[in-house]
Amino acid sequence: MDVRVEGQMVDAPAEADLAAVLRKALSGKKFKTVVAARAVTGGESLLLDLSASLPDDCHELIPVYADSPEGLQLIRHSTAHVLAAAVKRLFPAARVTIGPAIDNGFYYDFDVERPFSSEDFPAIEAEMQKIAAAREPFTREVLPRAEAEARFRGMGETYKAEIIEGIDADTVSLYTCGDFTDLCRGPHVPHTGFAASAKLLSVAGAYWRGDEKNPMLSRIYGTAFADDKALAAYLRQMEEAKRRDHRKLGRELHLFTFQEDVAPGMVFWLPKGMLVRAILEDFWRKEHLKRGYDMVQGPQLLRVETWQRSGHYDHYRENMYFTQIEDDAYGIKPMNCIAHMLIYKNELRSYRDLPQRYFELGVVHRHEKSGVLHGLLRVRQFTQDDAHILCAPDQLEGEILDVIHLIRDLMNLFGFQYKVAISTRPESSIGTDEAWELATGALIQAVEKAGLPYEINEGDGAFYGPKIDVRLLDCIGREWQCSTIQVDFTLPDRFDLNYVGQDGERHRPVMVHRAIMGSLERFIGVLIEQYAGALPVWLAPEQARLLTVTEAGDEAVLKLRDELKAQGIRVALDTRNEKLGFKVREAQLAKVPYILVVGEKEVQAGGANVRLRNGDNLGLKSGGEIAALIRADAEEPFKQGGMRYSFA
RNA sequence: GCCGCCUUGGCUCAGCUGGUAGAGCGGCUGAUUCGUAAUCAGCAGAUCGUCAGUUCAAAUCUGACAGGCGGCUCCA
Repeated sequence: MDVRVEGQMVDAPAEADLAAVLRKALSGKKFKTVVAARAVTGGESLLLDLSASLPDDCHELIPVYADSPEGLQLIRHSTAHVLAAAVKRLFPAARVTIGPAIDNGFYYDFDVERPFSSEDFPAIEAEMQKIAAAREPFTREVLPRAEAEARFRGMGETYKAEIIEGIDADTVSLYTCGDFTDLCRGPHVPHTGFAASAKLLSVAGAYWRGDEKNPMLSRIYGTAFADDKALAAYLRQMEEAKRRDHRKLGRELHLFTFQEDVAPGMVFWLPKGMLVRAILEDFWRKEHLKRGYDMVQGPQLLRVETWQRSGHYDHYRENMYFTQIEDDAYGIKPMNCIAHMLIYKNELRSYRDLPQRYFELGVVHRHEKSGVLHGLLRVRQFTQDDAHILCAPDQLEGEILDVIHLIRDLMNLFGFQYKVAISTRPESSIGTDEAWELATGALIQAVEKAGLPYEINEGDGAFYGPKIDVRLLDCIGREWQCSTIQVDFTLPDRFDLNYVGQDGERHRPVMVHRAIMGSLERFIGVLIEQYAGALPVWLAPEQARLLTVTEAGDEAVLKLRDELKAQGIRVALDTRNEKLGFKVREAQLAKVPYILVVGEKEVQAGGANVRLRNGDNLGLKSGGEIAALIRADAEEPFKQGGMRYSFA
C-alpha cells in the first residue's frame, strides 16, 4: 500500500512498522531525530510509537521530530520513565505513582520512606545518564486489566494497581525500558537515548491525587530537551527570568518591602512604589467614573452577626480575622460585597435606578495559609478594585459584557496575555437550577459576544454562582488569577434586597461581583515582571532625572527642573559630586526613562542632552521639547485602547 | 496547613571536619570637578532568625518555634 510521508509516496509492505516506512522516505540523519509519528486515517490522526505497525487504512505518516513541541513532550514523558527507572534502581523500596510531562518539563511522584532532597540529584542523574547511554528500547505490551493489576500488586506497586482499578477498559498498556516497567498509555520515544539531555530541577511534596487527605508523596521535577544545547539555552532563560522577579526588583527599585517578623504577608509601600500605586488608582477611579460606576466605601470591621447572615462565618471563617471590642465581636472584612449591599439597601430602589454600580478600592484581609504567601502576588492584606453591580435579570448580560470590555481594554493597555475560563456549578452549592442556568448562560453569551476564547472549568464556580476568571502569567510562567466576574442570586436574597418594578411589585435584583485588576498588589507585581521593572512612562515614579557633569551645571539644572515640574513631569536631580558615568549608570539601573545630562555645552545652549533608558541618545533638547516628548511618550499606550488618562 | 531546602551587617554572599566573624556593594567623612553603565582613601556597621539542648567551647551539632524560597492544596 502507498503511504505519503512529507510529500513523497512510499510503498509500505503489510505489517511494516512505522519506523520501517519512515526510513524509506527520510534521510538517515533526519530519521535519527524522529521520536514518533502521527498516522493519518480518514479524518483523524493517531500519535503512535515508531515500533507500532502501520494501521490498515493509513494513507499518510507525519513524523514527529525530537525538537517539535509534540516531540519534546514525548521526550519529557519518556524521561520521566527513565527517572523512575533510575530511582527504582537506587531506592528499590520506592513506590512509583504518576509521572507526566508538563509545560517545560516533567515530574514523577514517588512514595518513599525518606523524602528526596536535591542532594539525591547527582546520584539519580548519574543513573539516568547510564540508562540513556544504554539506549534501551521502550517496548510496549498490552495486557488484560486484571493481569496487569495482579502484576503490579505482585511488585508491591500498590499505587499503580489503584490506578488500574480506576481505568475503564478491558486492557491496559505497559511500557518497559531496561529493567523498569510502568503502566502507561504511551506513546514513547524509541529508546532511552532521547533522555540524555535532561536535568533534575527541584523536589516538592505533593499529595497523592492532589488531595490533602491523601499521603504526601515526594515529587521530583525535571526537564529534558532534544539536545544539550537546547537544555542549556532553557536553563539560561530561567536564570534570566529570575532577574525579572518582582520581589527582587521591588527591593532594588525601592518600591516596597516586607517585614516578615512584623507583618507576614502584608506590604510596606515605599514612596516610589506608593507613587506608582497612586497613579494607577487615580487612573482607575477616573476610568470607573467614566463608565458609570459610583464610588463608595464601607467599614473595615463588621459585627460578627453580619458575617453569620452572609454565610461568610460558616463558609469562610478560617480565612478571616476577628477581634473583640468591649462585648462585641467583629470580623475584619475579607470581601467588600456586604457593605455594598447594605449601601444599596439604604434606600428603597426603583427599577429606574438600576443598574447600581458600586466601586471601591477596598482593603481586605484574608488569613492565607503560611505556605502560600508569595511576594506581592499572594498576600494577606490587599486592595481589590472591587465593584458590585446590582441589576435586573434582563440587564445581566449587558452588564457582564461591559465588564468584559473593561477587562479587555485594561489588558490591551499593558499588552498582557491572558486566559479566560468560565467556572460552572460546583457540587456543593446553593440556588435553583434555573438561576444557575440563567447566570451561566449569560456569562457564556457575553464572553462569546466579546469574541474571547475561553475554556470551561466544570464545577469550579463559587458556591453562590458561576464565574469568569482571567489569569495572567508571571515571569516564569505561573498563572495568577486577576480579573473575576461572578454572578450571584443568593446574597441579594439573604439580605432581602429589592427594587420596585414597573408593575409596582417588589423584585429581587441580581448581583455581579467583579474585580478587574483583582488585587492592586498582585496586579502591580505582575506589572513589574511584565516590564522587568522598566514601567511605562505614565507609571514610572521618576520619569526623568537631571544629571550634572560638574557643579558648574547646578544652577541651570535647577531652572530646568522647575520648568519640567511645572509641566507635570516627575523629575529628580542628581547633582552629587560623582563622575557622569557613575550617575548615568545609577539612573539606568533605576530604570528612569529619561536621563537628562547638563554640562557646559547644555548650560550654554539651554536645555539638556537626552538619553533613554535603553541607551539611545536623542541629543540636545530644550526644556519645552523634553516635556512634550515625555508627555507624548506617557500618552502613547492610551492611543489604541478605549481609555484615556489625563496627566494633570 | 503539608513536603523539601534555606535564614550570617541595609543588599549580595564567604566562613572546611565546633575554638566566640570576613568581603564586595551601599552608608558616612575627606580628597577629586572628572562628559554618557562604577574616581580614590579612611571610618562606622553583625551578640551569625528566636528559644532550648549537647560540649571546656557552637554561626558551625541536635530539637522546637518563627519567617523565607520551591512545590502541593487553596486563592485576588
